[in-house]
Amino acid sequence: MFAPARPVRAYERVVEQIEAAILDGKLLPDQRLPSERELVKEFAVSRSTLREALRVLQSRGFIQSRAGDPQGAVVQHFSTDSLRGSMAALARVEHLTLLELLQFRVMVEAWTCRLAAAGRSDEQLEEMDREMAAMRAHIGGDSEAFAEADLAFHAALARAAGNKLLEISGSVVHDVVLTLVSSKITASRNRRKQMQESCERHARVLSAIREGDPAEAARISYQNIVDYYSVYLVAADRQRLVDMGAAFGADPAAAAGSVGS
Amino acid sequence: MFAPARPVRAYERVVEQIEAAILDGKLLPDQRLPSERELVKEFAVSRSTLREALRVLQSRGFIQSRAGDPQGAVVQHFSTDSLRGSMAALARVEHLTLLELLQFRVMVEAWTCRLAAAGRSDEQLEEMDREMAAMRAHIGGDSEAFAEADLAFHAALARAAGNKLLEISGSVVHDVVLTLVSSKITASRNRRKQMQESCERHARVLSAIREGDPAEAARISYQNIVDYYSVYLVAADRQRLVDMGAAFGADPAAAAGSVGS
DNA sequence: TTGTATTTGTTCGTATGTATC
DNA sequence: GGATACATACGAACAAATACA
Repeated sequence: MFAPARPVRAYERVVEQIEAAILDGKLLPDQRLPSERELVKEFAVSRSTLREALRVLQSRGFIQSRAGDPQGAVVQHFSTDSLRGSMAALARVEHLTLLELLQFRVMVEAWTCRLAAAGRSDEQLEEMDREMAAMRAHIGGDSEAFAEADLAFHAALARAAGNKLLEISGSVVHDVVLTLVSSKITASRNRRKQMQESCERHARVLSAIREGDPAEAARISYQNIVDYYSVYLVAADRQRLVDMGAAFGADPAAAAGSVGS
Repeated sequence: MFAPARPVRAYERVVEQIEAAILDGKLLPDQRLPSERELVKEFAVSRSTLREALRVLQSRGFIQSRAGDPQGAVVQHFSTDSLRGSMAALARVEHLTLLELLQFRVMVEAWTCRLAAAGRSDEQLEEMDREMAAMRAHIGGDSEAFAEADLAFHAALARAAGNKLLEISGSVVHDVVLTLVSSKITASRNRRKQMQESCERHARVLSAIREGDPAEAARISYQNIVDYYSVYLVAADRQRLVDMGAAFGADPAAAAGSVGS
């Protein structure tokens, strides 16, 4: 009959109200909040309490405040940063293995390719072509710029798939995998060759998408990940990644062979 | 040559240090932090600044503090709450459609079933049997208890798949879908029949897993989601969900037919 | 370019309710 | 129940940063 009456912290009620306003669209991105001193009056709390609330909102990515800004804090556009942070923490604390991350990435990218192959528009195809060309232009150049172009291509591909959740989760796990692997890379020998191979693979995926062949697009994207990352896996984990290929009709022998090369 | 000299907020350095200590395992779950007043001396900041830092850490799920506790804040076990929060915010702010969520869920659950069918141990099989029995025991009873048993089964299944990332993302998106759909459910007619059907479907998935048939397990889990949720989709979106079935060798006619029933 | 006013960042002191012994 | 140490909350003050005249 009665609800629990545990004390609700003052700062928490402030957070709830502002968060709800943003989530409900009553406060839009780039809009400004009133100054701290005005909010103090409005919420009838002390400045310290209000500031604790603003800090929490800031850490969740809802607002951003700068020292000395005569206007108040800025309502932020939605960002996946906090999602990335949570996921990165998950990877560290729960000790996610590289295999687990790669399995997830194979799953997401294969489905992204499938959906893109089935439903891409001509404009989206052109956009992917442009990003592909941009990647080619960076072959042999700065590896950071190449990685950026690679990311842009993946983003275009994800948009063509028409699923924002897929797009975001793909980019998040992409990041986490890279940070995990980058610590293991001693020296990237044959950078130029690697870039060329990467472009070639992306081109094959794009070709399958252009021809509207979901199964083939998924298979190639899977194969790309296996070829690129399986060297970082121990034998048992590598086998489990190769086993995923059955779902794509991949040739197990070819997968195993490419690892040895 | 020179690094940017933008001011780093005091509270941020406190957050970084404590967060790093937890992430590195120097501070373990259930351990206590020193009291605020001691931390004030250690970090050489004021009480307010320190409290802002603690609030941020609390909102990220790293610590939990209680008023009057003679000991300090408690380091929390890793929780997916902040991940859930970020994802729920994503669903609201980015206006994720039910189709997008269901596509994601189909993908995750199908792969979970695949991996479980390929790699489950006998103990894991027994555990899933137990959860299955628990679900059956709740047929016709409290629908909340049934939903809990359902969740427990999915968790056991995810553990059998051996991928924590799959397990967590599956449960998160499961939650988000339910909150999105629950607002549309006016009255759950035929609750008993729904529960029985749900059990039957779960049993078929479990059977395929027991027999080590990944493709069949994935196909059934896909079909279950289509049958259960497609009534909430508009025709165009429903078709796109049905189109996913091609990846599982599902019969398009059967999928379309079950919607009309 | 240089002040000046305003705002946020930070500190300190104090009062109050709470959990543990 | 009382004593003690704690987190919570408030308010005033100063320092640093920003925007604008």
